[in-house]
Amino acid sequence: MTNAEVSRSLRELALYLEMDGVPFKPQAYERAAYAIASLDRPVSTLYEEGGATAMLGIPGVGKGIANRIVELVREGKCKDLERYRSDVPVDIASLTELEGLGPKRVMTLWKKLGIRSIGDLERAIEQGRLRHLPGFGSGTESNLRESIRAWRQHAGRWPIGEVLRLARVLEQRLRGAASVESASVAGSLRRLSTTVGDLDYLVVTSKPRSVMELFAGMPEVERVYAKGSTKTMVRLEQGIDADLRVVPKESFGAALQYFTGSKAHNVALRRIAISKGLKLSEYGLFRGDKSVGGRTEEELYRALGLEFIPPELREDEGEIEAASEKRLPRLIEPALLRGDLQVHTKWTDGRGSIEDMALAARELGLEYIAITDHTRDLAMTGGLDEERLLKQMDLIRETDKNIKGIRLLSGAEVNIRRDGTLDIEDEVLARLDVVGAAVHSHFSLSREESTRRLVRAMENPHVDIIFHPSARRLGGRQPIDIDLDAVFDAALRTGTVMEIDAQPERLDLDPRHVREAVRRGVMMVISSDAHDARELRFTEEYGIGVARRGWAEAGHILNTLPLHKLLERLKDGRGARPSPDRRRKKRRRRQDRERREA
DNA sequence: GCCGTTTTCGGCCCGACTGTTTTCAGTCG
Repeated sequence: MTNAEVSRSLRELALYLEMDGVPFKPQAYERAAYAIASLDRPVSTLYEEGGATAMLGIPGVGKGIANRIVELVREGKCKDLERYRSDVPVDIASLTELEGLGPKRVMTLWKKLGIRSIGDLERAIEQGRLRHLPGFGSGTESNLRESIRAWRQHAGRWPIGEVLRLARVLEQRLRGAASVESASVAGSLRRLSTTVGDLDYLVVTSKPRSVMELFAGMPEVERVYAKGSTKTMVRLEQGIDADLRVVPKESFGAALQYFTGSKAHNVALRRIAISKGLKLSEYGLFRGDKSVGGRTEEELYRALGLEFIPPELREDEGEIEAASEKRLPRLIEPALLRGDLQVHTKWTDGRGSIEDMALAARELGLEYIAITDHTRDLAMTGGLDEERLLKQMDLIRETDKNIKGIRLLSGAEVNIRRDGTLDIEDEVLARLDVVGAAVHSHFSLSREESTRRLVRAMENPHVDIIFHPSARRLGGRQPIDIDLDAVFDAALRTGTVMEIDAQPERLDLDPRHVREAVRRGVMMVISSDAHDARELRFTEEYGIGVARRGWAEAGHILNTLPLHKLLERLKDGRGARPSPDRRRKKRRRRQDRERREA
């Protein structure tokens, strides 16, 4: 069983327990399910290596749940879950995905009407059978009808790239409204999560009614679910839901913190509050009835004895411990990026000329960019062969001379073939300033094959960077299956850099992998993969967020360096040989070591 | 069922909204 399957089973158990009205266990199972889903390694491997004891190392897993996991891994099923499924044979996981339907009502629907699936529910609603059930009514019936429609249209979450700009537009509109004192987007969007479930807004205002009217009446609003004095919920035309809350001025920080989440982070903060004899809610931090913080987030974290934790880190994955020990990372900032090492032009599938891209990059304040068009194998894009690549290199040099204020590097996005070889001759690669290599085909090779393929490409002495290492497309293509450990080993051994590709449908490396790279000391770059001038902004809009969620500091990201330093750190060309100075130092260190050992 | 710098027992995050019923359960975030 994969981690996802184990996690799903535990989550299903949690739902059944909740349906039964069992106290506390559901949250315990939920927490364990979450922990399993976020594991880096297969839980089956952990079990093979360390048996049931190894399960206890997973946060939220104790003896009871460890046994369930072992059962799932060994048998592919577990007795408790099977029993629940035969007692109450309903698709509880899907049904509870519907807005307005939880485990208790699922139980009622099953008992009274024999409803087992969303399809059953839909038929019962059409026949008008729900409105006669205890606790249900015609209002509930029509709400559930709408929920099913929405669920069918968009099950799941949105890639951040599909909603970020819309979210910012609404935020600006709220900020600009006459009676609004402050306004902010919160939720997973503020944490710059890779995917977003809905949009959450908070405002401080003296005229709640009029702000609610404004929000519910926006042209983007398709439907109003609820409109109260403190909360309004709407669905936007695009299909995503948006919530607006009005909060008291003195609670804005506490509310912003609370609604930014994540849930796990909030739960952990509340525990800390309790341990200090305080009570934390979205209204503030209280000792008895007295507020001791909540006007701003900074004040709130300080009152809890913590450094301010940037939203991107709020996942309860070590940030709270780090904040209490004053060792949070100094996260990278957009202004620190000096260059962009993946830029496309009209020479292949881009829409701007070399000059267009250079001027736009200079406008953004960048000091250098590398032109990295596709190569031969990507015939679809008009991929360049050796001859055209050399020709382009000449033009890049010439353009570089003519445009002041930005340096142009010659490069390429070379294709990695199925066997790990490249589609451009080494002699030509050697003449480029920057060589990126990337996977564009054969996405479903075995883990061994995919890993070997990437490692072989990294072993090429001319390959500086692996572009979009997992080749995933959010909401589309799954990542290729690689042994990340082995790939990072190879990166360290060969001095190959990993890219954080900021195209919103890629975001690749994933933040989780960035964090691992940071831990291992693997160097990265953040690039836009821009195909026209406007896309150069992707690095600051999305790429920085990915890096920050991965705990990256400027020192982990090579394109924060000035050009000459950057080139020193790349594999060949001007960076291939350590400078004489570095060689001397290295020799001295070796001699010191030998003397000590002698 | 999990967890421990007050605890190996006794806690476990907290409040708003809806629909329904008329004082509250269920759901959500």
